[in-house]
Amino acid sequence: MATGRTHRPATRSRGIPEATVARLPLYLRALTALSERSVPTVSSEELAAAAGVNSAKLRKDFSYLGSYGTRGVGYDVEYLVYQISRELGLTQDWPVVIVGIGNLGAALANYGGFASRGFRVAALIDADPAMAGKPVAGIGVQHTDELEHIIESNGVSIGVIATPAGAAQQVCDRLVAAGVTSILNFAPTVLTVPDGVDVRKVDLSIELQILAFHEQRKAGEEAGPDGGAPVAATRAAAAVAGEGKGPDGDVPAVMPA
Amino acid sequence: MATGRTHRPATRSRGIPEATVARLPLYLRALTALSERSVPTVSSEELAAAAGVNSAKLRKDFSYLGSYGTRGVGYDVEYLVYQISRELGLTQDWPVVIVGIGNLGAALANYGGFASRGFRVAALIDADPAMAGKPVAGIGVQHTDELEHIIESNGVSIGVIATPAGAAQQVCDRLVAAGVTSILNFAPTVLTVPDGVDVRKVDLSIELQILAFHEQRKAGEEAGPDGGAPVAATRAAAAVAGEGKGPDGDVPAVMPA
DNA sequence: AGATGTGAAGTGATTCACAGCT
DNA sequence: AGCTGTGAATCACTTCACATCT
Repeated sequence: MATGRTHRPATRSRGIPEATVARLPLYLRALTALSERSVPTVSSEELAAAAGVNSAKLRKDFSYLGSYGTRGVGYDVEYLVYQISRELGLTQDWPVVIVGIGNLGAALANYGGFASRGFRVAALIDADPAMAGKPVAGIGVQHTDELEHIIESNGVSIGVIATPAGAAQQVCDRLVAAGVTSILNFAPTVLTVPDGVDVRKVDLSIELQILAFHEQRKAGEEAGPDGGAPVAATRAAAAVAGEGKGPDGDVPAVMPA
Repeated sequence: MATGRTHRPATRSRGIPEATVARLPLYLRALTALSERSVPTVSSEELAAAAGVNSAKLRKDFSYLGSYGTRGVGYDVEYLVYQISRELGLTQDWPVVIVGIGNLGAALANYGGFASRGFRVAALIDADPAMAGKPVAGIGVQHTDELEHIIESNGVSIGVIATPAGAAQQVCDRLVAAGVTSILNFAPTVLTVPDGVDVRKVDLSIELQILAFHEQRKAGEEAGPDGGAPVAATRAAAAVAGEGKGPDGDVPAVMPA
């Protein structure tokens, strides 16, 4: 789930399980909410409920970070916020570039959660010359030609790809060549990257398909053990699953004014 | 990662592992691409490469669906597309509603991958009366007042929440009350739902934070085993992790009593 | 020969349950 | 008395390796 080709051998002594890392942001968010309400301490039980996990898991997760709690009392909210932030690397701020300023790219640029969590949108990049100079989320869009220059002069190591699928690998290659080592990919394609580069993928249609699977199963259960196979046209299925006929793939390239 | 409160005991005989279900859409996409190029058959090795997994895993995954391959030959592309589509429930089309037509909601509405994969956007819903009637992606936005009516008259069972965090739980409750049993949540909040309702979450800032963690570790390894602890201001950390003071800041209060 | 399908072994994550600290 | 921190047990997923079939 995590990356395309990572093979982190977990040789490092500081081996925090991947599953734990994936939950730290969840805890951080819950803790931040408590912090804003000036709650001084919290028990594993309470925090777990707020984060949507069970308390044993939470305690085990925290045990990988160290012993930051107080027995009989709980965890100091502020201290824990700091420790998790540090662990996640959020005490520095990360410049990110977003490539592909269509609907989705614009949504990402406007997403408030970035700025407030240690990330800074260093640049918005799009291949369409007509987009160049247009302000999106208060930042002028730059042309793809500038990509390498932007990456290097800003020391960007994290890139977000929100281009159509057909352009994604090419953009990815350029990002990596320019020095980016972590990529968040919204395009519905498998990206190939060299060792040492992390890729995480977010795919809207995959999430929906997983929901559909469970939804179908619910319906099937009502009707009895045999899910009442919808026989239907074998041929239809290929069409159902088919990509749009668009020039290249899914993600819409343009954005309305 | 899957759901908020699912507890599917996998009692059903047809127990396909969750991890396998999560990969089926990946295989389906790769197969669809092959199908469009009129490739008749594919080996586990080839398909695995196209989907970005290893071949043993793929074969094991397929073994849960049945024996759809031919030894010595491989898998029939069209047939497999059909089988996976059916397994995922994509041979019927699912009406979905999208609630919250901001940047992200609009991006989702325009996302071509829905229509082509068994999903149909039945309605776009927003709380802002000024949005009502405006066409987004060719569909007129409807006001939240219509929510229950829309759900019921269209038989919608899948809802997408793209509202600000503060509104998400309330929207979720209404969706569920009206009959929605699967929710894809883009708001950065933990949703509480009754048993039998599935929730999947997509959270942009969480994905970035996970990348930041790995990115930091890469940087740390160059510099030596001890990541050079940045002592710094303990106070600063709370700010770093804190929500922006924006109009409707992300994280709402903790659990209601 | 060449590929699938699958028991068995291995690895990783979750849950249990309780010892140990405050 | 209460809550953390953690070994041990359990469960889930992955990988191996090879018997089996075309």
